[in-house]
Amino acid sequence: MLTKEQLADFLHKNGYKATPQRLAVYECLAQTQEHPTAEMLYERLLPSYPSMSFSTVYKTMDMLHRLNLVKRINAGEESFRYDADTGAHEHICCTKCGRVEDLRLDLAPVRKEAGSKSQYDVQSQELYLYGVCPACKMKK
Amino acid sequence: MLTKEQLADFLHKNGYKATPQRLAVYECLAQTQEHPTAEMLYERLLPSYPSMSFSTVYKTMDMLHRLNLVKRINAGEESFRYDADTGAHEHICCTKCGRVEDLRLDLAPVRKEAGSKSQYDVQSQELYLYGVCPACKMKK
DNA sequence: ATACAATTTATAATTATTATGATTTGCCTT
DNA sequence: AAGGCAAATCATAATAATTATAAATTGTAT
Repeated sequence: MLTKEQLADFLHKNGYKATPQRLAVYECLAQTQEHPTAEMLYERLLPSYPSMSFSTVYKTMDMLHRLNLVKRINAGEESFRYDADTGAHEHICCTKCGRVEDLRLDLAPVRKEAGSKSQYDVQSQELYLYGVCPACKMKK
Repeated sequence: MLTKEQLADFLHKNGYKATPQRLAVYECLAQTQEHPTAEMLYERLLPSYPSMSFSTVYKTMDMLHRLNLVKRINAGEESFRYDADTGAHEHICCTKCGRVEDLRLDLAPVRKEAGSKSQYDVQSQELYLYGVCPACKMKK
């Protein structure tokens, strides 16, 4: 999670320009807990950046992802979501309301089991949990 | 994993017709360990079913999936893969050669941890592991 | 064997994402 | 502080997987 200044520095150090669009896209993502899609980001940015283009959002997300500044979340939905928290963590999705929340789990035992059973060198994993969130449990 | 006859019965009991196309699509999937995409199935079926249409493959997979006769595998690739093994199991993907293999892991502890940390009623989960398969380790 | 609803086929539509190219702009150099 | 240029933005077109549509065909109950 970087400040605007830290992101600008980081971009410069990697040979990229720190454009207002890039800073705004990252800031918008860093401010929310909702794991927005590219479209959600675009819609939120439009009021303050009327010239913002859809392709700028996509290109920016692609760059931030390559630089490991954001996570791509593929929870089996029609489009990707993004997360400015790049630390190791998982996601749980509510099957009623569609929200996606962060979750920190200990997957070391599972990785170990996977490595020994498969004989692969395990490099990473993606775990998505699905269920009913507390709020939706109440509504029922 | 059903035989042709069992699948025909099952389809009839659920109000569907047991067409040669449907039986062939399922049989093709059940015969392989490779977790093919719709396109791979189509290409494999074309020689023996020259009239087979792409949309029949898609519609058949959609129906088999709704009837819980196949699993949809979303390993972050550009298209879905399918698996005729519907029992609880995970998948591990080789980042060098792209192969996808089955893996049976004990996720009960992780589900329990997820439920207590998130307060969700956990219904299901999808876990994808990524690494280098034994064959690709040798090649290096 | 017939009839009819379900299915197949071919094609068009949809949707998320990526590519293209002309215009604009950040930023380095002076 | 201004100029120049590579890089970035914007608008639009292209791509690719999947889904929808509708006419022709076919499985199956009678």
